Amino acid sequence: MPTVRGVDERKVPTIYDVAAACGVAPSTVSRAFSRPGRVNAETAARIRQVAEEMGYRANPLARALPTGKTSLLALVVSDVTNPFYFEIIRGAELAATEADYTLLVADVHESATVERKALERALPLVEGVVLGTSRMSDSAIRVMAQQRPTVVLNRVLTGIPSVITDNARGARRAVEHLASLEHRTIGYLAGPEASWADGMRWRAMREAAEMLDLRVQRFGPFAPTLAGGAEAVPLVVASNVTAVVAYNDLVAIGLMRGLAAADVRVPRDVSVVGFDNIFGAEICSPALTTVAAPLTALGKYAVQTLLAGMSSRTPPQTRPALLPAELIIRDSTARRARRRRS
Amino acid sequence: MPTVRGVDERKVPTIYDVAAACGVAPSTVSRAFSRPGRVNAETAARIRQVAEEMGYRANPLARALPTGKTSLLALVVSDVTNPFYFEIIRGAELAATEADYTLLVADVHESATVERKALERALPLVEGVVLGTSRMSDSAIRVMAQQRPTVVLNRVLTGIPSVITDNARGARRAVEHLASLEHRTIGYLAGPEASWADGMRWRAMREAAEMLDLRVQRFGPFAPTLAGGAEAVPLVVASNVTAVVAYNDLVAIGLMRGLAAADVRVPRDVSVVGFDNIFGAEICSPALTTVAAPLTALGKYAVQTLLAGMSSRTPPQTRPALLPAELIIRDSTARRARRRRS
DNA sequence: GTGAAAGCGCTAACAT
DNA sequence: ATGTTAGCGCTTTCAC
Repeated sequence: MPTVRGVDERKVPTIYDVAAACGVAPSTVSRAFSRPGRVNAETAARIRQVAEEMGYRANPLARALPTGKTSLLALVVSDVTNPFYFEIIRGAELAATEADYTLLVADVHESATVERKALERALPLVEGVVLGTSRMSDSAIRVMAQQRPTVVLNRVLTGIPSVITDNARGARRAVEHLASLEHRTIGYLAGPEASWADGMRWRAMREAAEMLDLRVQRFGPFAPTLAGGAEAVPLVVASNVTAVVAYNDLVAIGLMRGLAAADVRVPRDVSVVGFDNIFGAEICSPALTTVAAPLTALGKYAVQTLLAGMSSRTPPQTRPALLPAELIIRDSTARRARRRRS
Repeated sequence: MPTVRGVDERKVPTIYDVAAACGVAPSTVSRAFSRPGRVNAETAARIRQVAEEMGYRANPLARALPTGKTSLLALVVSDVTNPFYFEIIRGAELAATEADYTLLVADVHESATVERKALERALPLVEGVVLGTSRMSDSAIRVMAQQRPTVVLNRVLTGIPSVITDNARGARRAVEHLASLEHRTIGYLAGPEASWADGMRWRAMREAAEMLDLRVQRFGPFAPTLAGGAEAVPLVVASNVTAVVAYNDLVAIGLMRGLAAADVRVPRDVSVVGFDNIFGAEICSPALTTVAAPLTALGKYAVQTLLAGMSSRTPPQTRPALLPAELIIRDSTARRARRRRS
């Protein structure tokens, strides 16, 4: 009788099959792969050869059970749909693959609850995790960090390795740029209260403004989305700022679109600068001046840091790694002009 | 002596610990969770209670080893960095989570080799895979489909379940729209040769054009990127088309930017329509008219189809699922005007 | 309804 | 250098 199932379920060869075919013990086969030094060179070669012919592949599950080595890393992002993460994921993936790890990307939809659930699900599977813009509390992060090696992105947490963008410097550059264009009073569109980066950006801006003798005004908080930026329109219009720095590019773009709809011209009437340089900052109109985050590098470096911490016996370096931001000047900023209205 | 390791490695309780604490056999604990019906209601309740108190969580690895149930699904995408996938990933993630599965996203950088490697790595771990815009050959896909339940996205493969966008209908709509704006000769910017969708779109366009008595001209192939669209600029300018349909939004946006640089106005001089309606189609300038793919639904439905095929004993439905596309009219298309040059 | 025991495929002592 | 044995934590017959 032919097999009942539609598809032939060819049995995957195990280490026992290879051992039998070679006339050696299973443990020898295992050694031939994991500890080639400790086995006769010829037997090892023969084993590999036979294994190859049989199409043997070690079952990663079976290997992971006794050793704990799953070769899996988790990257949790607050929202996969946010262009901010695209390059970060790519970078993380690159670094993981390079080290023979597979990356598990978990999307938590901006929810601390979902984040906790996803983590609970993924944690036993992975050897380490990088938290991208986590919405969890510091203490919750610390708790999970003692279950698995952890590195956090875009946030500083004493005792936990982290990699962040040097947004303070970026914010200063943005303010200097605006000052050089003769803007005297600039607005800041704040992001979510819980955002660590938001605090950094605002503080740096205020300090820079003070040094340059500018006035700054804070609006918000707004959701870190296009809609959030749109919401800011009436406030900006009603104020007397001639330039605004937004929490991120999405907010900046949302603002620009809303401004256009309200017949306020960018950069003629008001200059706009964003943060991050996501995909979209270049194609929007006018092209957005922005403080570019080293997205790919961020992802890559985060998993490299994680991997390093995992392999070393000593507690990992916990001083945050600061990656440089760069101000990219495009078309949304220009020399200050007379305001259209009082 | 305190523990040597910096972090307390609190041992995770196993089924044995719970069993001991309850005074029952390990198998009973197992049953209490997996087959609650077959165990005394009271004991079951007590076991769950104790397990809860001890913070017991079944080790997914250990569970997967004898059963093969890893609760992992793979989604392989040709390029995570492509906005086309954002919503697809989100949809797939949603459907997976809903069914208590975790999604493994693999990025293959537009390379068949990397794709094969990634698959080889992930396959033994997952219970099923959805292939998003695979770059592998049909036969390679068939081979892997007999190792694990598979569904393909944006491609039709007899014998393999697939879910695709009804781009033929979308392409027709686009042509009709252009015809209604009095365009008589329209161009098509082709995507990669290996793209199944490209063939569909081009064919449907040609047929629609014939019915409406329009002339169509094919340019390319181009890379499915902004750069690819930019490349097309001289060809389009040199031709006598008054409207162009691009393989996808990225190409369309690239084209529009190039056109702007060449001082050709969209839509005054030439109308442009894209495919997919990715993030960016709305924020670019002018906002892009495009054949919107049901991105989130695509991802969601693919996973649901996969899951359905996995659980049913009967061979899965292999007639491709056709999800509707919708023409979204924005600012990049307008009534035909006199060409600027002969 | 519950317990005992075998086994998933691999690794890691421990022997030889 | 190689074979033997005992698990890793869970599921699943098979008895009772």
